[in-house]
Formats: sequence, structure tokens, C-alpha cells
Amino acid sequence: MSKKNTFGEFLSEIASRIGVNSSEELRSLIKTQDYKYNCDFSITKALRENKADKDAIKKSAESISSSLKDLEFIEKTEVVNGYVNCWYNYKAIMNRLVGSMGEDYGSTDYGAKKRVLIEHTSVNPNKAIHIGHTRNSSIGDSLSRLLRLAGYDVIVTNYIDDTGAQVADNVVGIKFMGLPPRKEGVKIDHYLGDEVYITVNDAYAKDSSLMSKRSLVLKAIEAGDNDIALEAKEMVDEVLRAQLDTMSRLGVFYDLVNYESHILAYKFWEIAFEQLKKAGVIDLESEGEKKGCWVFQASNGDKKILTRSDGTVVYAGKDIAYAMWKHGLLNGDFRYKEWFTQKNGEELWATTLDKESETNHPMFNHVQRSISVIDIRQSYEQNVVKEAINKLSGGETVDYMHYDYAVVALSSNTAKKLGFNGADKGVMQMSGRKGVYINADDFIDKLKGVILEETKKKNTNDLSEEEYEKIAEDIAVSTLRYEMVRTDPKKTIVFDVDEAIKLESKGAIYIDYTLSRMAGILRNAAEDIQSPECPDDLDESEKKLLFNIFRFQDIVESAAKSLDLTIISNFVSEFASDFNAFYAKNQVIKAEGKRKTFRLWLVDSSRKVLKNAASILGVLPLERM
RNA sequence: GCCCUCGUAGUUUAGCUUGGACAGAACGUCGGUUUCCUAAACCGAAUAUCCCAGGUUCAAAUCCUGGCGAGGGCACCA
Repeated sequence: MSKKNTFGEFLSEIASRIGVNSSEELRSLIKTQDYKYNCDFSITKALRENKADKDAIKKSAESISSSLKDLEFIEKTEVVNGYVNCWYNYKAIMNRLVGSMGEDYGSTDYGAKKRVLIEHTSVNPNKAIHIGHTRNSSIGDSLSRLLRLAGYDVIVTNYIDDTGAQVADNVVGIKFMGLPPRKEGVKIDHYLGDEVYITVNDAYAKDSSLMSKRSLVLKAIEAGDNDIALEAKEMVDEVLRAQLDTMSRLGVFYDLVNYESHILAYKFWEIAFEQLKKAGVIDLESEGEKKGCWVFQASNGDKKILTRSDGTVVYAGKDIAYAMWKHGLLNGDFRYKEWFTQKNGEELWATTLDKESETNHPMFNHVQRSISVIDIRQSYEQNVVKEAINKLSGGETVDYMHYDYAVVALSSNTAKKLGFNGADKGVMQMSGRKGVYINADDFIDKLKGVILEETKKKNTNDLSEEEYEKIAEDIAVSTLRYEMVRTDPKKTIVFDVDEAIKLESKGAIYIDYTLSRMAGILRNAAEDIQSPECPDDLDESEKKLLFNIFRFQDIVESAAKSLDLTIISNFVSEFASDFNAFYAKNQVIKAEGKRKTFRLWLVDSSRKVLKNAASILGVLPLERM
């Protein structure tokens, strides 16, 4: 099937006809919003280049207009007020689409198999996944789906901080405070995060001797090879498995799990440290308050400490070593083993210290580009990492990207329901330590319950209890994922449980309803899709669908290029709306002859586009609901 | 104090990268549509000082400067 971006080629053709250097430059001269003249798009080049000189504008616009007349996909052009208004030739568009509509329609070879590593989720392994983490994972997973569709070779990692204070806190609770290691009937990540972690942190305030227990545990974990470290390791893996179950429920999967403890064990920092010193990237402070520390001089003048005066490394240092590993700049590698097969059928690998590791593993690092999905609060540190490895690489730009996004906060109403009254300003930041959060599993269950009730009420088919359950689960998951990626990642999401379970229209439910409507038509028609002929009297809704099917690859490429998921969510929402408008006006099954053939083809093609676009966002296609 | 991000109908928001013709939706509100493939739908109405003030431009929600408001960051924490 064709992976060509025909719409993009069409833009290039226009560009060369009217003397614009590239299709990219042309995009800035094209306006697609129009409410008055009812054209499909307009070109503003003449206006741009001739200032207020009306005669010159007119002349230039007319010359542009006439140079486009015989283009395959242009029906007609017209000059108004200096704009060149253009109408598509929908028959030509349809003829081009027929025969290229595979089930994977939308995929392109734009990425040219370039290797990209996406790191996301990376939740401390001491607690359950909460609603804030799902924004990270939803963005990361959708980016990986987008880039795969756009022809990149994508590796997804989940980096686990198994040596930090948060894990140590749980060990303190169980080993030194006598809390039971698990609770019957409660998922381990929920139990440890909701009860143990919070209890221990409350206890620190009352009993300062406990803090020394924590440093004892931290030291033991870092040293490895002792009972405490072993116990911590078991706890980490158990919690991580529970977290991965939640992620699996959300349709989020990974290629590799790598542990911070292994970065220590493989001495990545020591290796990186030598390389950084040799390359002159870092300096030893000989005086002042940072005396004895190795620092990196950032471009804004800050001297960022990487090793303390006692020689131990801080987080940013480990992160630089890890970034070097990703890009193949570090003289070293992990060993790997297969951990388990995920629900999507793909193997999950993990770094390991075992001697009998798998030598025949996929290549995980040496990528041309890395994308770390980490919330915006770590921008400063991430920038230091980026600057440091760029300096190390000596002139060659390393494509290391911090994909930052704003956090999810709780509305004051929701915070109040959790027993926190401090949020008079309308929002309250989440905090695992204080217990200010909504667990993802719990929220999905709640949402699912509301949807299940609604589905049973609305559905006239006789479905089994299992089928209802499956539908409700799929819609609940789709709704959460869609909400997490549909808006500008730079804007804080204020999460309100009551609002979130309202089943608002135009969200994932609307998309799923549209998809099941499409499936229903095709199921009831029970006919093979034939190659259609284009009717002469297409209505507006049919034209819109045709055009949006036509430019779908271009949408995918644009979104992949700018890593902007809202391009996809806007497209999906608009496309579903277009289809419903088409559905309301036109009959498909009861149409006759050539018109029926055409409309069936249009429904099936629309289905492929909406299904593939929605699945980038983690919205699951439903056959019925 | 310094740095970063955000500020568009009552609410949630698109558009800002690349300046162009009345700022597009959705929810909510009001009104209409079911002898037809799923009404979780469709159609229509009302609702916007695009935070404020300057500037650049033939043209500014969009670019620049300054303010105001909200959030976040500036550890020998992770």
C-alpha cells in the first residue's frame, strides 16, 4: 500500500508553480479557514508581497491563479481582495485514493527508520500509578505510536529509580516500624503507596531517629549485596509489576526497563566522569562555597554541581551518564534479559546484573534522537544534561530532547473530598507523600461503573455481561487517555473527579460512538467494498471526508515533525464530527447502485482513517457500544 | 531577586511556530429533528474589551517591549 504523502507532493507542486521555494514555505502562505467565500483554501502570497499596492496585488494574484488552473487536484481558482481562492477537484482526489486504502492507511515512511528512544512513565517504584502519571505515560505512548506510524524506529524505555528515598521509606516502614509487608486483597502498589509510604512520612515528623534508619537503608541499597538491598529489590520488582499492570490496562507498553541501581553497578558515572574530565566539559572548583565539587558551567552562568565535595555523584550527574548511554557516547553498556511477554505480545526487556544475560538482545541505545517525557519542573536540570552532552560530543549536535509538560493538579473540590482543605485558590498540587492524589486504577474503575450503567441503558442489542464489561472498560480507558493528550501539554490540567465522570460529549465517547456507527453500517451492509465511481453531486459532508482522508498522511507527518499530539486530537474530533454530519444527511445501505458503492467505500475509508488516528491517542476502536 | 510557562464566550478550549477577509469548537442554556444504517447523534439561536498598555506593519489573538494575574523552577535532594 502507498505510504506516499500525496497531499504534501501536491503542495510542493503548487509551490514550484507559483515560485515558492518549498511546500513548507507555502504552508505559511495558505489559509484554510474560510467562512465567507466557501473555498477550500486561499493563497495570501500576493497580499504578502505587494504591501498596499492594490494594482500590483491584483496582478500578482491573477498570475498565481492562472498558473494553478490545470493542476490535477484543483477544480477552479478565483481572485478576491488579493486572495487566490481555490477549490479542490474531489473526483481527482477520490480517484487517487481508490486502491491505496490499506488497513494501515496513514502510515508513512517520513521517519526513514531513524532510531528514536522515548523514555516515559518512570514512576518511583514505591506506589500506585496516579492520575498525574497517566499524563506522562499517555503522552509518551502516543508519541511512540505517532512516530512508529510516521516511519521511525522507536525504542520505548521506562527508567526506574530503585535507589531513592521513596523506596527506602517503604523498607523503613516494614523493617523498622513493623508494618505488614502486604495486605490481603489490596494490590501491592496501592497498599505500599496509600498506607505504608504515607504512614512512614508522617512518622518522620514525630520520631527523628527514623530518619537515620532511612539513611541506613539508602546506604545498604546503594552498596547492594546484602539483605536489605535484596528485600528492596524484591519490593521494587513487585510494585513495578503492579504498575505495569495498570499501564497494560491503559494500553501502554515498553521495550526496556532500566534501573538506576544498574547505572551505579555498571559504574556508568565513573566512566562518564573520566570522559567528561578528559574532554574538559567539567571543572573542579578550587575555592568558594563549592570548593572540592566538580561542576558544569551552564550557558546561563550557573555552575551546576555534579559531584559533591565528598566525591559522590548527584542526580544530574547520573542523568548525564544515562543520556550519554542513550546516544552511544558512553564507553559502556548494560547487560539485558527478557523479563516477560506483555499483553500486546511484545517482549519486555530489562537491564540485569546476572552473568548469564542474553547476548542476543535488540540494540537499545546508539539512537539518533532521544525524547525524555518528564514534567516541566525538571526543565532546568534537563537543560544542563543537554548542554553537557552537546559539549562532550564536540561540535556535533546531539538530538537530546526534554519533552516537557505541565502537571495535573486537583481541583479544590476534589482535594476537599480527599480531606484536604488548603486549596482555596482553586487547585491543589498532587503529592504522593501527603496522600494528595487520585489513583489511576480507582478512577478508571469509577468511570467504568458510570459508563457501564449508561451503556446498558442506551444499548438496545442484547449483549452479554462480559461484552458490556469490555465496552465499558475500553471506553473508560479511551476517555482517560484522550483527556490527557487532547490539550496543549504546556497547560496545567485541573482534574475534578465529578467533572471527569460526566461523560461529556465530543470526547473519546464521541469518537468511539462514531467508530461503532461506522462498524455498524458496514456490518449491516454485509457487502464487499468495491472500487467506486465518483458521483457528480457530492455534498459538503462527502467532500470534507474525502479531503480529510486525502490529507491524513500529511497530518501524521506534521504531527510527527512537531511532536504535537493536539494536531491529531483536533483532526480526530473534526473528522468524527464530519462523519456524523454525513451520516445524518445521507443514507448508505439504502442508497442505490453506484451511489451505494461510493458511500460504502467512503464509510470504510473513513473508518480506517478514524481508527488509525484515534489509536495514536490510545482511543480503542469499538464495533458496537 | 533572577529564569521559564500560561492568560481567548459562564466553563473546557482551537487558532499563535509561518501576521491576512466576520476568532473556530465543545459543555452548559434556549428551540427543533426519530415511518431511514445506533438520538452517546443531527440542525438552529444567544453568548468573546482574544488580561491591560504601548510599539512594529498596508494588516496583530498571532511578532516586539512594558505591566498585571496564575503556576513552576533557581539544593553539595531525587
